[in-house]
Amino acid sequence: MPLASPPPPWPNHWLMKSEPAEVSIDHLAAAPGQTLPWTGVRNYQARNFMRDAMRPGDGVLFYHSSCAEPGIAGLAEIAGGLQPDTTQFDSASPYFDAKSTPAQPRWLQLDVRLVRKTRLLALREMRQAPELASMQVLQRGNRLSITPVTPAEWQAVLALLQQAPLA
DNA sequence: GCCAACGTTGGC
DNA sequence: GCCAACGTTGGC
Repeated sequence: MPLASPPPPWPNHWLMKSEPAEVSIDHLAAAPGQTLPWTGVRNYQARNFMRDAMRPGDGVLFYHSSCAEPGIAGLAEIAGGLQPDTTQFDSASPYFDAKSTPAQPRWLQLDVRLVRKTRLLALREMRQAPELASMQVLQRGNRLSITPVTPAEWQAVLALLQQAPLA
């Protein structure tokens, strides 16, 4: 594994996708301390964000994917807890990775804490907002489960969340 | 369920 | 190192 690069200017903002059938914003709200370990990331680029760039206190847009109403469902924050993803060693887990060992772990997890549940900012609505057009999650072909969010995009999402949903 | 787009794997 | 085949993601 290459050495970690120095941390970027703080704070950062991120969008993290989760399938609500697996982990929804309500699951996060109901968790002890409203905090859950973010496990199951199996993409190197997303892992590297966790390893090199995400820091406690970073803002998170909690996004529901692969569901009837995809979109941003709440705000969260990174709560530390960076460590090897425990599910990679669990042969009963769908996230088991036979090529991973505790001595040489491939995958990482960190803790995500709820800040607040929001109205659903639907993907459809995000696509209609010109100020969000630059968001990585909206780019064609994007599949990354963790993407960086610029301060301007973050502010624009907060502003949209305060408005009534589009009809 | 469909399928476009992407990342990973593995033969060569 | 190339690249075709394959598996996965995720909106629709």
